[in-house]
Amino acid sequence: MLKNLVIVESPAKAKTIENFLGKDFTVKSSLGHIRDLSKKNLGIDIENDFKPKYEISPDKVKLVSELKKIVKNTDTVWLATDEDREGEAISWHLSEVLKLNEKRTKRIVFHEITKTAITNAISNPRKIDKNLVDAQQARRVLDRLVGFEISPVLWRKIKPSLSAGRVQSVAVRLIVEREKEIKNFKAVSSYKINGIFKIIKDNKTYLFKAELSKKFKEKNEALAFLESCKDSKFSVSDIEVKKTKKSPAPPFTTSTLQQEASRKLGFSVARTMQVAQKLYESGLITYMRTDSVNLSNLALSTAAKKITSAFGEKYVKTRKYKTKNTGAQEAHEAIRPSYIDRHSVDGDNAAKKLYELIWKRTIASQMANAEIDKTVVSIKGSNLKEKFVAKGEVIKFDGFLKVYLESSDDENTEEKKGLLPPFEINDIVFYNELTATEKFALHPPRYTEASLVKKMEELGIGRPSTYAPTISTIQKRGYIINETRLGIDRDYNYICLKNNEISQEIRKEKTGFEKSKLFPTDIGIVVNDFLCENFETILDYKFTAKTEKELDNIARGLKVWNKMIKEFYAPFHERVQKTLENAQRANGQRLLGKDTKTGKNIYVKIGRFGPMAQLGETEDEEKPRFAGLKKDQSIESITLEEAMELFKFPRTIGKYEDADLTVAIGRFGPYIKHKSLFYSIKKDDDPKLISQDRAIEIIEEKRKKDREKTIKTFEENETVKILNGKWGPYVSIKKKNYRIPKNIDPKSMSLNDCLELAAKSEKSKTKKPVRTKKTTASKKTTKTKKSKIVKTTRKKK
DNA sequence: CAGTGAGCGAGCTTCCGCTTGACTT
Repeated sequence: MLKNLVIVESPAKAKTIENFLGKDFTVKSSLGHIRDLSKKNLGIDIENDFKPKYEISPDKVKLVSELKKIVKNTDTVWLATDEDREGEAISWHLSEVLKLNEKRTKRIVFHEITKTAITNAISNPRKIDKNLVDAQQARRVLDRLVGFEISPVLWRKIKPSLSAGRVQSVAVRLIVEREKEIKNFKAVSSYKINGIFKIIKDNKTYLFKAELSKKFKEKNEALAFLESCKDSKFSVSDIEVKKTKKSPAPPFTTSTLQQEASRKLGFSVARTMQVAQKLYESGLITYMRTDSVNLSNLALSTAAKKITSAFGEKYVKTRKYKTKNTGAQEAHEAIRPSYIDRHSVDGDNAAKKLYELIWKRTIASQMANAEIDKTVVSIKGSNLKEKFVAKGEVIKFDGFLKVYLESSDDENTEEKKGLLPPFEINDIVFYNELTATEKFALHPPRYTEASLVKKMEELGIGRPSTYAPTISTIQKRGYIINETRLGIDRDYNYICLKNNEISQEIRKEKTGFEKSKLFPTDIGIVVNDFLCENFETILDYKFTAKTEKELDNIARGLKVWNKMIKEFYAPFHERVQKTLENAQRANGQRLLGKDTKTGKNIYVKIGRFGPMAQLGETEDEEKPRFAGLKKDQSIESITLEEAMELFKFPRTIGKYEDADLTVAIGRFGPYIKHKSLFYSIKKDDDPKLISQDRAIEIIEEKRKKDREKTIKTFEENETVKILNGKWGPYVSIKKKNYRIPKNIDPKSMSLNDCLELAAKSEKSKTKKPVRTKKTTASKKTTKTKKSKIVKTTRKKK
């Protein structure tokens, strides 16, 4: 008989805790949620007060039965899942599924993995907070209703397999709207006046930079200003010295770690999480999915000691941070090194760099403010109304700057300010060179993955565990794309006054260069516009925040969860119905103009398989021709000429082995078709110009590669092949592939061996037949629903 | 991956949050 079983969420946590608790305690982990709403249909019984239909998640079946066995022979079960809405729900699901006896079950919580925190938790057990669990159920049910009712609307009205949800749709909206802002942005220019001045002090000459406090809108004004500088006498009119302080940034949360790793190390958010997960599993850092900036007392005192020994006592300033984010649930600590004295770790480069970043940020957060003297010196000119301003900075005490400074998202970071010469009021100065540079205003910046996460966190949408997956989902659906785009050259005016002479020139600068930024796709734009028009409340940036308030009320026992859902669902479901009945098919269609050859209209729009061009009318007897857009083309920007090019395919370019050679552009780019086989055209070949000879070359190349790939074929049965692939040799039969075990030599295999291998691996895959029964039953209901919808839409037409 | 753009039409797609491996043929 086991005395105590403790269940936590994460296996890495389980290991650590087991060490703290000693022999009488066994610690297991649930690996997150063990149950979820049924995937079939909605998984919610709407008629029956929205009763959720829970099922053990397929990947947890084994784990649950194992836990059941252990529980049978255990005195006391301690539910030690995280102290937040989801954690409370996991404990409740565990107690339901494992049929835990209330008297022998205790709920405990801790926010940090330290021995004191855990022993403290053990001596202060409580019961499961059913109100908090209900808040989670409401959250879960609402998300399912939103996702599973709106997505099918998109399948009908736009394109199959699309998706919508409380979080992802708002994330897409942010990107689409930012792109619209940028499109409407007019880059007005103004003239900025910079000067290099000279001062002679104690027989020493100093040069310094200063900038005019005013910008000029027109070139003429800038010219006139420089003209008036010619005979001006310059002198120091004002000196201002300010003592300022700079504080360190708080310790990392998931969101800020993703941002800094992106800015300082160039990691994608997914990469950051992968590397952090490894560090966590090796026990090097605390939990990496957190919204808390809190550090344990143990961490605070270790940090203070470390800073004292490394830099001295005056560099220590112990700080307790509090999160400003209202949506935070703070079940964990901030992300910090497990052992703060440990400056660096072994492992790959990425792990080392990320660990160092976390170490520095944690240490810096416990260090003294930096003290900086800022000097502002004004320079007046005898003929001038406006003054030049020179700025300087002197770091009096570096404090936390000794280890770490947070980066900024702003791309045009301020120039580094240095030391200024020893000025006194009324000192005479001379200009060396004065310039007027035409500067174009910058459009609002496009989001990077990390800055999108920052924005999502501000809006309270998504959680630390979902930021990275959400970004990958909206890319997988084809709503947005992460791209680097090269800029173009732009001319700007440059005027220079030197040696009393004004010269003008036109210079070039790069504009529009975007490195790893998020752009909406055509489909993303069409889906977003459709959702904003028809589901305004869900797409509202405040929707999640409003929902959170209601969930809070449920958690505090002020509201019953399914009542809240009912109030939401009635108008929502009506909206879904109305949209299905009334909304037009959305395809983002744009008329480009008339085809010069046929005189027919050319349109671009979203088709079943993505953006396409259409030549002719759908209503015409002679059906229109279609052509998919190329990858770098978009409905928004494609021109009539570019669209006409697309209809030049497929074209026959010659013959080879008595069969036609045709060139066409397909879903995966341009290709050559020959004897019903396909050969991709290489990037540097132009499909419009490609010759017969080159096409034959490509075909032969591909044939050679295929030969090299083939290990063995059988004359008796040509569908069976033994091939060499990325992961080693495998058997290919029609379209199915089967791996060859390592102990078998592929060359020695007979046809029979291959067929046997295939039969064996087919057998081992038998997991799904249980499901088919139920799905056939559910098919009927969905079918009738669909046919109803079809009828209503047809009536409207 | 597969080179399409529909209506005789099967059956499927989809949400958000918690957690890790397993394993690609």
